[in-house]
Amino acid sequence: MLDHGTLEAGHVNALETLRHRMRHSAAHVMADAVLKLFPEAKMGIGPPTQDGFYYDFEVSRPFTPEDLERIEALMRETIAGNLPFLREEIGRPEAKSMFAHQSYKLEIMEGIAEATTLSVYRHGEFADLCQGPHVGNTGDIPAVKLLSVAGAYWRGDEHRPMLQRIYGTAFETQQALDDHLARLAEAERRDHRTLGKQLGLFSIHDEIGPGLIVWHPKGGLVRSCVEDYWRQLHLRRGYNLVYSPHIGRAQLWQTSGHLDFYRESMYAALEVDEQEYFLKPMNCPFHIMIYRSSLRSYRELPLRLGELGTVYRYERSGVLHGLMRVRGFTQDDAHIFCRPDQVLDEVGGVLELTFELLRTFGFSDYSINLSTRPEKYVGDLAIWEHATESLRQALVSRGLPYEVDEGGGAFYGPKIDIKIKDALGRAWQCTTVQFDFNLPERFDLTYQDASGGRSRPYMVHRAILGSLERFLGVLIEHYAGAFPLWLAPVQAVVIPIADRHLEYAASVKAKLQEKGFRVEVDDRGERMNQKIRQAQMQKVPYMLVVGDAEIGGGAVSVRLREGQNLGAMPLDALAERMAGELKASGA
RNA sequence: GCCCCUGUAGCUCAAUUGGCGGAGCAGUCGAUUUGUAAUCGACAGGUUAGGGGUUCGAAUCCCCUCUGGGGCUCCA
Repeated sequence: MLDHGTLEAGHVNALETLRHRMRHSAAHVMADAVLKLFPEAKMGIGPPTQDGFYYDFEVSRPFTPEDLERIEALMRETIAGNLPFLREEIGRPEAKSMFAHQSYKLEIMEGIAEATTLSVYRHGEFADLCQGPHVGNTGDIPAVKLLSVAGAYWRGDEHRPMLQRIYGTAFETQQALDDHLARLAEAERRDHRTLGKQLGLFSIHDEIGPGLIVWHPKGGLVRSCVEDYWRQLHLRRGYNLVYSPHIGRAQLWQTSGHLDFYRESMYAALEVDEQEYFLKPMNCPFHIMIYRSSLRSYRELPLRLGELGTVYRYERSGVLHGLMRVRGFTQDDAHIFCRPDQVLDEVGGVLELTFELLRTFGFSDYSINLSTRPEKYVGDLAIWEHATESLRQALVSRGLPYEVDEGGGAFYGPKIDIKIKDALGRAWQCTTVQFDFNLPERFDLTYQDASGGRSRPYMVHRAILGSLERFLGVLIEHYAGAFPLWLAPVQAVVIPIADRHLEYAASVKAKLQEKGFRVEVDDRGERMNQKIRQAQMQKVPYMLVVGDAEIGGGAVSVRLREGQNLGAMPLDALAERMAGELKASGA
């Protein structure tokens, strides 16, 4: 098992290395083509990426789709020419004169230590400052395609010039490229924004404002199923469910530090009775007030306060994206207040809760990040150490693989982030478990310890789904809109064949509804085929055809959205089957 | 916020490049009563995102604002 895994990893790495080189080389070939067509272009950087490559250029006008075609055509010529990639080490003075007109390259050189030998890679007439490595010849880029153009700041800094970035991808075979393009098309087909419209789940309106979601009855149903499950799971895991308001006084946000450090993400103050109030960007201060509402004993810790809390954050207009990035969203938030000796168990409990929940939704692919203390931080070193070790141990003791992001923690504490991958392998950050050494200090949180003294509790901030909006966006794409039975807004559609079957159809609906199922009757004056098509497109799990044959035996003819026709079965048998399916889902 | 692209009926898209804004689906009405992915017909549906400008004439060209999209930066 282990050997097999290692072997596989080896293959994967070899392929990744090959693609990495090939794409890096493709970026050079592209830059070559761009310089031929736009001799004045200044080159930025052109690295390979996860799925392809890009190269940034400063040009007098942005690239058009037609430019991309011309560039791609020139690239094909270069590739057909099968020119060798040649590495050459050069001295600094030479390099400086070689790239005298390439100011960005000169800037890159300045960033490279004097002791480092500079190298350039050439193919044909083209040369680029580059460490390599590359493929042997331009012909070793079997399949390449340019995809898009976008603006990108030089060095990612919004105060520096904006360059024009061309994205492309390259693969070892045309087939692999086609497969990749097919994956992109599949991703588009599953886009939650498209499915949200088609399935009537949610919408966003000019009249309401960007980044603000309204959930329609069907989307609302899915969401409430998720919420109901979330609540019962949290109650089962010893959480207390609380509610808090959407606004709070300026003083609260002053104490929490949000007004000093988070203001650019907060909306302008509201004036109420000559007092300033702010719309909440986070739930923590409210939960803290609940903690502070009484003197806490070490005996009542850990105290876990959970809330589906809706927060509002100002997000720059360019970053909004469907349900994934919005301005008003509901966090499945909780704050755990505990003693030092409870930290490890609490973190472990959060992880177990997380994986139980992710399993229920069918996510088995995820990546975990442990982020440690940054340069600037608050709190004692010893406490940071303890907290970070607890996070690490909780992961290790469960055999969970993780990557360490050294110094990637927040200034107020270390954290674990979990990104879940959807059916197409795209990663979305949802879960976050963060220690907070700042707020307990600011709000002077204490508990009476066993020795009669006052101690400061640890505070852990955690969200499992992250935000309901984002999570539902991920879910929609994960299931491609075909929700499992327990989440399906309409679990069954009864399809009467002719008007004379309407009465029986209504009784089928009533009986199933009686048992708690969500059922509709398609009573339009349409043909059965049309009704089936409609239910099929709405991704309804069960289609129940009723006609003369069924009425006699108190039966329904069952068709699944996967296409199988199960034939006639007694209504009770169907109800049993559906109930069994619900039970098996674990929700 | 920045760069580029975009906005036409509820939805998906046309409109010969400046010359009377159409179609399919959805909707309403009528006919049909059908056995596992689209029955037929009629009707209705629009200040072409909003505002300004050029022109005899603007969906089309120009300017401003707003939305949406692909990125950059940032993030649940």
